[in-house]
Amino acid sequence: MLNKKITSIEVAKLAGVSQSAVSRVFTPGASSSKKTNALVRKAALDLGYRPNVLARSLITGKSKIIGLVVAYLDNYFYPEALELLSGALQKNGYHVLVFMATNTTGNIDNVVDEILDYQVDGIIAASVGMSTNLAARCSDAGVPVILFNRTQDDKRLSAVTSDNELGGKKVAQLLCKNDHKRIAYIAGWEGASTQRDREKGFIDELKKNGQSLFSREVGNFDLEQARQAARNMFSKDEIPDAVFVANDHMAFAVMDVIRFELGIKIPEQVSVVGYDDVPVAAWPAYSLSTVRQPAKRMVAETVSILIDCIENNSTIARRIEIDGPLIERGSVKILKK
Amino acid sequence: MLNKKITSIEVAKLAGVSQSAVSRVFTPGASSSKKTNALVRKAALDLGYRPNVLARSLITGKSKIIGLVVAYLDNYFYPEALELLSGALQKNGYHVLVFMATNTTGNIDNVVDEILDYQVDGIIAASVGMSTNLAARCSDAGVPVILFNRTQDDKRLSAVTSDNELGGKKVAQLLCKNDHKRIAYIAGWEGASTQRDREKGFIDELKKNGQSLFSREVGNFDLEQARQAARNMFSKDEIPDAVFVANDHMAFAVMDVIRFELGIKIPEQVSVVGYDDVPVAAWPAYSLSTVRQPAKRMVAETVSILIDCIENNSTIARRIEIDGPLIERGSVKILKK
DNA sequence: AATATTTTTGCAATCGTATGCATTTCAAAA
DNA sequence: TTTTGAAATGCATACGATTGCAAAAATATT
Repeated sequence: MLNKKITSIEVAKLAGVSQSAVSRVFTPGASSSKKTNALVRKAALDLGYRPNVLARSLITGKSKIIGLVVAYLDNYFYPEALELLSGALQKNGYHVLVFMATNTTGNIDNVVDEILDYQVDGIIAASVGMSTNLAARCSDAGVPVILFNRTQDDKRLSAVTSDNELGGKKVAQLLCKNDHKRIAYIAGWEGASTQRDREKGFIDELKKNGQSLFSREVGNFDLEQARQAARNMFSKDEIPDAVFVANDHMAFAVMDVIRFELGIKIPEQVSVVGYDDVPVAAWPAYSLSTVRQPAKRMVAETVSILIDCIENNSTIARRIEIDGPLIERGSVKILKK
Repeated sequence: MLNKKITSIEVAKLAGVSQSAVSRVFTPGASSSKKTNALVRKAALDLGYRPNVLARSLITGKSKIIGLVVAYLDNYFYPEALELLSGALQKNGYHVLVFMATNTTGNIDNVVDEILDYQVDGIIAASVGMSTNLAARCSDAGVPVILFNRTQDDKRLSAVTSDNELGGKKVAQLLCKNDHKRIAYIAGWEGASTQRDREKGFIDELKKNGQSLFSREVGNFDLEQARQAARNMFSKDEIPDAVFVANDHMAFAVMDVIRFELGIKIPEQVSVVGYDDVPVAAWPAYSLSTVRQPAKRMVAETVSILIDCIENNSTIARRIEIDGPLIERGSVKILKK
């Protein structure tokens, strides 16, 4: 029982005006008299007419679609970011077309082609990198790309992150201040700028305090690998008295291994610090001290840059690093004075 | 330095064929000779041409876009589902346009209009309801709607859920079998079919075992309300020896309150069971017994129904309930024989 | 070799809207 | 009332593809 589609032409007919008039009523900024406006709106309402976004974008060249590439949604920082991003863009009249850059789909190149096929107005790449020639392709197509929670050398790409280096530094300060002496680190995927920056800030500050890394393992931002890293690290004769894990997601796995497999007490025997401040970190079962990534502000910046690029044809790439506070909870042993 | 857009016309020119020929090469099922095919593909590759999906959908009436409406991503069942859904649809040549039905945006009606503006081929509503007249509007527009993880009375709407009633029953059996005598329930939002069905199955089976609910609170699928519900329930003189919480998300909050605020031991003093089996449930810090919602199979069914509706114009609404196993972990006290 | 059949191909119309241009309408200024 | 400038309108075209139709080319049949 599907009523055939209602186009601006039927509305025009009913309202007794031309099709262009209808179009103008629904085009912000176009000129139409009060009378026409009223006639058209009434007719449109009666018929249930709404402009066809796709047809519109064919001619305007703007689709109001933003391609969002996401790799993993199991790190709970990303669902949160996705929710905020989608909401913020929605408020600006844009919508998010999601592309999974999973390992199963293979390389990200295919995905980018698929994205461009949809004539997206912009691309947000959350925690995924992009090869130079793909960046070039997007740039050629006039599609701005913003990296979210990752940076990359390519200067064509804007990027919004938290201040990861400063974050790492804050963690080191916290641990040193509280008299930790055997400080370890569990790294994320070493190709990620977030991983590198967090580690750099951390190590540099340790050095400044006359310390160096007691031990180091790699967890690749993966739950199982993080568990294995923790097993390696804490099955030795001498174990760290503090471990900074490159993100919360891995930190939970590490804490579980430490407590429930190895029977080591947090924070009495070892302090644990994460990064991200995902909601679970605040749950009492973990009560994880961590560096907050201010998702709201990161998203606001991302959206603002993106919309600036799109609507003002701004082509300059920008790098934003947003400071996030250290959130102290129960997973770190505090020096009593 | 943006090269102007490359259309089928330039490709045609370069390949020395008509524009229609180019279109046919890129339209599966259309006829074109090997020679033309090769010429066109080569020209397309040289120029970096890819068909404009939007222009195509204008004439075919198929956008290859699926609108996905999501309410909360903080219940970790949904990120998982989103990831699977997006992946599965991607494999079938569809993509997901995300719409947040947040409270801030207000009612879902606006969202649906926005979705239809994009000429989506179908809509998946994850855990959100839809008013009858909206369902009618979609039906009129020829856009199939599938409810994911929720059902509704409207017969126009297909729905895929787990077998929530059976799930509730399994929980009751588990608790009765292990000799629990003061069995409580913390409900989700009472407007949700999932909530109602889980509770019904649970209560019915309790009755069969000669038991009735010891106490009941409402958590509305909300973290803070769930905490409050737990406080009410466990601050009395006589507390339950088992509580079934309507989903895992709330169950974690309940467990945290029970253990860390009230100092009650799980499972020694009280058993806790959840529903969903989100990844966190398996983490040792919670080790939550729960009913698994088989996300993969739910998604597979959803996608299969949706694609059937779209591609075969199938208009019959279907209801699928998928059985999910009870996953026994450490949060339930087991009767030793 | 001549005919019948199938496959390819190009032409032209179409999808639903936006917009430049020329024209008309309207209200303000003289 | 006439003049002038601005605002509103309709016509016709364009966006980039798909597709029915009829003609042309390739293949199969006799």
